[in-house]
Amino acid sequence: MPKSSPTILWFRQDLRLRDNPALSAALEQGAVLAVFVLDDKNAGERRHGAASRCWLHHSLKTLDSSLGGKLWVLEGDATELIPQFAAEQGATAVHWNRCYEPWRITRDGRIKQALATLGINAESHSGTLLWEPWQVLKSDGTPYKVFTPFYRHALKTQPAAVVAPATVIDHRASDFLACKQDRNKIDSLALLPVSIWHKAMLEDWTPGEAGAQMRLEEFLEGGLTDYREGRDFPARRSVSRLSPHLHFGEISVKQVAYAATLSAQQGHESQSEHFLRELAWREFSYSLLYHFPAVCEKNLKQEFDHFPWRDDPELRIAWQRGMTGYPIVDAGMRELYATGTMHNRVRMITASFLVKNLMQHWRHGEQWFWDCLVDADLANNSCSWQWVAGSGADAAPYFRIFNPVTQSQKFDKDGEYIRRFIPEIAALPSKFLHDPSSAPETVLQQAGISLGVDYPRAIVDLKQSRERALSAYHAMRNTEDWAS
DNA sequence: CCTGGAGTTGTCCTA
DNA sequence: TTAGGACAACTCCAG
Repeated sequence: MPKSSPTILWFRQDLRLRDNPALSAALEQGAVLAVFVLDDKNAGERRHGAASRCWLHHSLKTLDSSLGGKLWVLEGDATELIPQFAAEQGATAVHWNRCYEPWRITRDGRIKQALATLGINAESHSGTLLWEPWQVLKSDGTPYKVFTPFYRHALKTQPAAVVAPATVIDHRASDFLACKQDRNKIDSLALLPVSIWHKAMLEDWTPGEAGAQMRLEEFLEGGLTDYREGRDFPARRSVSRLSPHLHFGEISVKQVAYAATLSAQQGHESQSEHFLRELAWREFSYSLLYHFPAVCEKNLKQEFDHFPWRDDPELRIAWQRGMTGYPIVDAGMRELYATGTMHNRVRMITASFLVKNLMQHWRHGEQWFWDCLVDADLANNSCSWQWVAGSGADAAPYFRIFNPVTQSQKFDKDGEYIRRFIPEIAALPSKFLHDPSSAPETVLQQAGISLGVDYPRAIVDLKQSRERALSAYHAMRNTEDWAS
C-alpha cells in the first residue's frame, strides 16, 4: 500500500465537524489526521478555568467518538508539539481555524514559522467569527470603539449573517487516519476535578456538537420567539444558552446567525434582530480584544487607573459565595457556582454590585467568572466586565448603578429565580424576598428566618455605597483634570 | 477640519 | 401610581 502524506487538522476552539472551514480545506487535500493540544504552558494564566476544563473534557470525548476514536490528543507546548507531530507524520500541511486571544496569536505565529522552516504548509481559516476583526474598520482604517456604528458598518459591508454557512459535508470516520494512541488519552489530561461537583454542574448541559445542535433547535422553537422581552427574566428560559457551545466552537456562529435570520423572515423579525445584536456584541468584543489586546488586563479608559478601588477580600468572598444579603446577587452567584453559568441580566447585577457597591476592582470579578463559567471567554468576559465597571471603550455611563433590590423586583417579581437558588429564604413572602434585611421582624419569624444565622444581613447599605462610588468617580475625574 | 448627533441593558426625585 | 426629566460631560463617528 502506498504511503500517502496526510494533512493535519488541528482542533482548537472549533470542536465540531459541521461548517468547519479548516476541516473542509484539510479534507480536500486527502486523508486527515485530527489532533488536539492542551497547551497550558503557553496559555499561562489564561488556561481554561475549572468549569471550562470540565466542559472541555466532555466536548473532547464526544468529538473523539464522532471521529471513531481517531482524535490525537497531545499535551504541552504547541510550538514544539505541532511541528514535531507534523514532521513525524510526514504531513504536507496543517490547517486550523483562527483564535484571537493575544497568547494564541503570538504562539500561532511562531508555529507557522516553524512549520515553514520544515517545508510544511500552514493555513489558518476563519471559523470562529462572523467578521474578521481587521475587516470591520472605520473609513480611516482604525477600529471601532463604539458598538452601534461597528454593528451598522459590519451589516452594510460584511453581511455574513444573511449568507448560508458552508455546505454541510458528510464526514465519515474513514476520512480520518487512525490514531495510534491509547484509549485513555483524554482522561490522562485530567481535566475533571477530583471531587464530583462537576456532575451536578453539567446536569443541565450537553457538551459537544450534537448537544449544541439540539440547543439551537430548542431555542429556535421556544426562546427565540419570546427573546426580546423574555431575555431579561432570569427565571425564564428565553435566552439561547448557546454561549459555551459557541465558545468551544461546537457550533458555528454563522450557522446560528443564519438560523436566526431565517426565523426573522418567518415573522419573528424583532426577536431575531435583538438576538443577532447579541451575537454582534460577541464580534465587537473580539474586535476590541484583537485591536486592544490589553483589554483583558488594563482599563481601556486610562483615567480608571486612578480609581480608588477598595481592597477587601472578605467582601469578595461573601460575593463569591452568594452571601451578600441581597438575594438577587446571591442567587446569581450561587447559580454560577452550581451550574457554571449565570443568566445575562443577573451577570450585570452581580458585576455592578461587586464593582460599584463593594468597589472592588473589576479584575477580581473577571477572574472569578473566568474560573466558574463554562462559557468563560476572554473577549466576552473582559469586555463585559470593563463595560460594567465603566472603564471600557463603549461603557455604561458611570452613574448607571444597578440597584439589586429594584432590579430584583422588576425582573424576578415573584421570586421564582431567587427561591430556586436560595432555599433558606423561600418561605419569605415575595414582598420582602427581594430585601430580607428590610423585612419586619415578625415576617422573618413567621418564615422561620433569623438574619445573620440562616441568611446574612445585607453587607453594605445600598444608598451609602452608591454615593460612595459616585463620589469616588468624581474624585477620579477631578484628579485627572488637575493632573493635565 | 469642522459639526452635529448619538451613545445596550438605570436610578431617583418630583410633580 | 406613574411619567418625565436630571444625572455630566465626553468621545466617537459620519457627513
